[in-house]
Amino acid sequence: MLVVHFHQLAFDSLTQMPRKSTTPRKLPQQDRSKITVDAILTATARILTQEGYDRATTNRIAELAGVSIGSLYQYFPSKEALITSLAEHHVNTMMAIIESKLKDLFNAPIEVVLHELVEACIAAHAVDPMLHKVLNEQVPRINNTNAEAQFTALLRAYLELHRDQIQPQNLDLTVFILERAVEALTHAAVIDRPELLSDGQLQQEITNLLLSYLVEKT
Amino acid sequence: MLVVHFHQLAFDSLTQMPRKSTTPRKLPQQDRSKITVDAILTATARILTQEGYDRATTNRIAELAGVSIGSLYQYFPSKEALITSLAEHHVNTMMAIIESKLKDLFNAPIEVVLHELVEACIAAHAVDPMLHKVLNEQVPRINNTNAEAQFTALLRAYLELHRDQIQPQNLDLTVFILERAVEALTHAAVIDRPELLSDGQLQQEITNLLLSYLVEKT
DNA sequence: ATAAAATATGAGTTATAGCTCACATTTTAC
DNA sequence: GTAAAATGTGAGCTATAACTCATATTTTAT
Repeated sequence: MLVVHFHQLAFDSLTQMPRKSTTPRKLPQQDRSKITVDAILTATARILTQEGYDRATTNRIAELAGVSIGSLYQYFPSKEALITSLAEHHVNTMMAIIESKLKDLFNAPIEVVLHELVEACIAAHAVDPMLHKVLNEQVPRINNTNAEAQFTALLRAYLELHRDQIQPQNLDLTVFILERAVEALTHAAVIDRPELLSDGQLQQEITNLLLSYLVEKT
Repeated sequence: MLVVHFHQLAFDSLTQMPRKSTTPRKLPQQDRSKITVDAILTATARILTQEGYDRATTNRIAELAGVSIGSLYQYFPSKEALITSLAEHHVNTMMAIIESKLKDLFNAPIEVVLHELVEACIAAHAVDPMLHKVLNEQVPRINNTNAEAQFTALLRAYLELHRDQIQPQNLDLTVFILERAVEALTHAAVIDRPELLSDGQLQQEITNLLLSYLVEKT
């Protein structure tokens, strides 16, 4: 079951004008309203993945959720707020998977950490590939989540701890490359070449890529 | 000056229904109409980059192009066709840069090819980073261009020729990883961390990443 | 029991963007 | 010169999707 997640005011990257509020009009208090909010988010995800972004009108979403359009706007001040809320929930779900898989590996050797990182990233992308695809294609990039920034910091700390065992010394660049490469390759595979993920081949290959870059080979 | 580029009928990935035609209503024949078409495409790019996707209405585009809305629809059957045309032109421009930089390196050593590949990719992304960003965020992924498929084949042929000098043996996977990694890292840098590209550091680092993966180190 | 608060409803308002079309102007062909 | 073809025009049509609001129902608190 989805859990609601509300976020803060943001600024449009082009106009620098504040976006219209994405905070909810009303916080659901009783159980029935929580069910309503959940039904709306679930319906949104379902329509996005099965009918496409163009069909995801607020009226259609309310219809599939089995609630009135008025109810939708009681909890989401705008369509953008609704989509953003769903997107954040999805990102948080993915990040939770990754963090739970890596949280106890701070003292593990590099080979293990990279192996787990790649595995975790692939697992995270398997949560709802179609939703992931649609959100990535249609939703203006979400400001780096807290969870993501936290993870970046954690990875950096790990690299600092193992600095003497890794080849590249500009950790800023290294973190950038590791994170982006594993994300992009996993993402591309999930979207365009899912067959590459069925056996473990691509996973192994991505791991090799990162490992050979990171560790010094005599 | 932009050069018009028309493309074929495609199918929507979700609904499997044929998309509305994206071929032009009329092919421009006289010089003045070619100027019109060019003005429309230029205005589109300008509005997308400077005012944002939401402001890129067909009426606004026609206004900035200095032509009537009727003229716009004389050459582009739909807004989608216009945007797609612009996107294709942009992709082709980028691919042309990459191909021209790599075309004579078929017999060059791997280190050189990778170095040039990364350099070319960064150069291609420098053509119009803001347009590139907007198109990537807002335009449903364009079907792999001919140019892109051709390039993939070329890269694969090169790897086959140098098979004995590279570590990974599944060339299908290797091509996938090389192409996607260099594209994704360059793209991410251009969009989110342009400062990383000012000196050659990131370029060198990406090259190292690919090189250490590809070539066997004693 | 009942008042107040929370939640639900959906017909209707509003805005706007894509697009048409009847007509005007310019160019080309002969 | 003139007919036909190419090109240009822009007021306005149409569709639709986001969102409102007056009203109804349900739940909670006392």
